[in-house]
Amino acid sequence: MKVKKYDNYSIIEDVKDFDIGQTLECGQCFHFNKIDDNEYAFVSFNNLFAVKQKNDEIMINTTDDKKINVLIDYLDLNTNYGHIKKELIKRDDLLREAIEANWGIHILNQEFSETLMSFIISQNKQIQHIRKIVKGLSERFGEFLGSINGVDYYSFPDIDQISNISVDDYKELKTGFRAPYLKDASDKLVYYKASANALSDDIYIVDKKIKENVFAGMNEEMAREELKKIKGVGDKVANCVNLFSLSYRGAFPVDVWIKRIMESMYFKREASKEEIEKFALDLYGEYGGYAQQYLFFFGRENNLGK
DNA sequence: CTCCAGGCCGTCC
DNA sequence: GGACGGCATGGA
Repeated sequence: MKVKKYDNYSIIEDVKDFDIGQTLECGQCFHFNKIDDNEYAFVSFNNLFAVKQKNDEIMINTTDDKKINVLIDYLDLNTNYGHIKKELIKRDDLLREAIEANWGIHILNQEFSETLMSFIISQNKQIQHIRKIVKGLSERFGEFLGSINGVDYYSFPDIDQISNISVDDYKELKTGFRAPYLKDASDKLVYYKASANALSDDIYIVDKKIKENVFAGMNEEMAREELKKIKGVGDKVANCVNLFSLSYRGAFPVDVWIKRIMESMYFKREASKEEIEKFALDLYGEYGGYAQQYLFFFGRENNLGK
């Protein structure tokens, strides 16, 4: 991987096993818009990115090293997915089809507070509606970042902004019964930020500090249990935060889709959530999160088990 | 109209 | 500990 800078854009070259469309559309994040084939606008850590991919080249709308590094981290471009895919197929050849269909998925390294709030919102909701609510939350409480093709983009609110959001505000954003859950998560975020001693104005640095100073001392299970103290966070949401934000790539979130997919591919019968979690841990081990995402997107696109 | 959505909580046994 | 109804809102 190599970065070349031009007047007002840069190109990341030699990108392997990555597809921007598959990565953004596979259901792990909610804050993006498709502009054209292989071309997306999205918000990440207070940055508005426009990204266009052509084969193994990614063109981006900045020459700022800091932003480029945020993007490389966010898109997980330094991880060798060729190795991961080979390892998964070695463990289970049944995954081959799902992996080959979505060969370019990367697991994003998302901001902690956005991941937590987004997946609390996600319960009992369709992805399109989750995206609408995240957009509304950002427009109302985030910060204007710019516009692309006439569409305005706002940052996901930072923790200081989140601390000012009331239960009624959340209800106005059509979050329904999740409103008090989001309020509880807001309070916890303020607490995490304070205990991480994260004083910076830079949302990327604050996020890193929370991950390092609050969660890095925990293992995966401890982090999950800590997250489950938040109202509205159960195993599934906690696993999503672990996988998509806290770098626990072994986390295997079991939702209605994964349940259906695993039952149809492996069990050939109904199976409990716990049974599926144990099965996935035994089979995929520390690669569970990757397997989950290949399966999730593949299953959804092909309406597996429905 | 009914059914379901990247679930979880409170309550019951 | 496991089972079950309820839950706001919107889309199919």
